[in-house]
Amino acid sequence: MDIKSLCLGALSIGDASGYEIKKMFEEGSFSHFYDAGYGSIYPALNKLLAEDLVTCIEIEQEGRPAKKVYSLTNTGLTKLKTDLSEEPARDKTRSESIVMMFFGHLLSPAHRERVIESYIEHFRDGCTCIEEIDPTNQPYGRQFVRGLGLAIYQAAANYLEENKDLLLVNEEERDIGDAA
Amino acid sequence: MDIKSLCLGALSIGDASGYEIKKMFEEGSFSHFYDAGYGSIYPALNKLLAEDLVTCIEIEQEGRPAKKVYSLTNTGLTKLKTDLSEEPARDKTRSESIVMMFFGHLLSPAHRERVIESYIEHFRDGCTCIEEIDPTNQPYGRQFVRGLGLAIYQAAANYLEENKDLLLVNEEERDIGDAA
DNA sequence: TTGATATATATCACTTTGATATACAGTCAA
DNA sequence: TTGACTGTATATCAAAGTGATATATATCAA
Repeated sequence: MDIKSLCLGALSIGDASGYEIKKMFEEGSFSHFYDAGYGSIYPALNKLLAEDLVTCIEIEQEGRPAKKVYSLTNTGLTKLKTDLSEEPARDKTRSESIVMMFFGHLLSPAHRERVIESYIEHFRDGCTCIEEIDPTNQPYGRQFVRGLGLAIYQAAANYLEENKDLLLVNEEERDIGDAA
Repeated sequence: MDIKSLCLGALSIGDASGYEIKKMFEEGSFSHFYDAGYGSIYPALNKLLAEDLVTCIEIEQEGRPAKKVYSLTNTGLTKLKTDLSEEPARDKTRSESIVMMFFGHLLSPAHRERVIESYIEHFRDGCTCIEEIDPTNQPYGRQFVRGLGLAIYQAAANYLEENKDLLLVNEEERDIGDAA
């Protein structure tokens, strides 16, 4: 599964431009479990167009640049279903915040605190963002994924909030505490 | 922060070969929050060597191929601390399993079940793997990250286990259930 | 003895990232 | 009223990273 498949997925929800697909990745439905930038979306859409998996109509707008709205073809929908039927690759995660916390002893206490506080905020914002999605009348898969995202983000935020003192107290103070 | 920084981090724990660093990413300390393959690790180590951030000794072994063991230099440790002091980029996640569940209505019930069951297994295995890490005598950052990983994986596994029926029952059956 | 698994390094085509460029319209403050 | 910033919209590209493959040696099991 590559960005082309994800674009097909996005278009299965409704016709959209590259810009709108990008917004789905950064704010909307996909934002919590997949990433993609313009640099991969636009070339993907061009390839899909060349393969007749999508069609494209250029739409003029008042006071805004014209946009190219893409639609899924029947072949495109079939291709999407095929892609979704393969074995999923294992999750890939890349968290610089966790790397920094992992090597917390090499950081200044100030930076350690900045990292953990903004990471808590990241998960809290994520929760808010997911909660704003109205699950009613959505396919069960989307409701299910919404709940999973919420469960993970809440667990992360709670763990961080409840245990941050462990990371923020510096090693010397802790040793004194242990000795006492 | 790139793979070079991550290699410096790995070497700050102890001297290691490229092969051993890879294992840290797929089994060990880093496995749950960062990914890297040979195709990025070996070139990274060569670049680090050229920049004098690491040194390398080739070690012959009985019954095994010779290995190149890398060690952090003082400059390398300084560079690591600098890299860790930058603002962390936001998390990048890529979960094909979640994509498939999201588009569950386009999948066969059999595939839907396969995806969700193997995803539960993935998180349960992850928990087991993390639990096997002995947190005693480790820097607080590592203990903290171990706990965070466990909290997230348990939350995910529990949510999936408790709600999987929502996804597995097919739409028709559900409608009948709703009507009854 | 054939195949599988594990150790170990290396390469490379392809994909993706992240930054940048271009362009137009609205907003908001100095 | 000018300049800065934000938002919409498409596009490109060097650099980084992925994932598959190649090579070599040793062990263990069928």
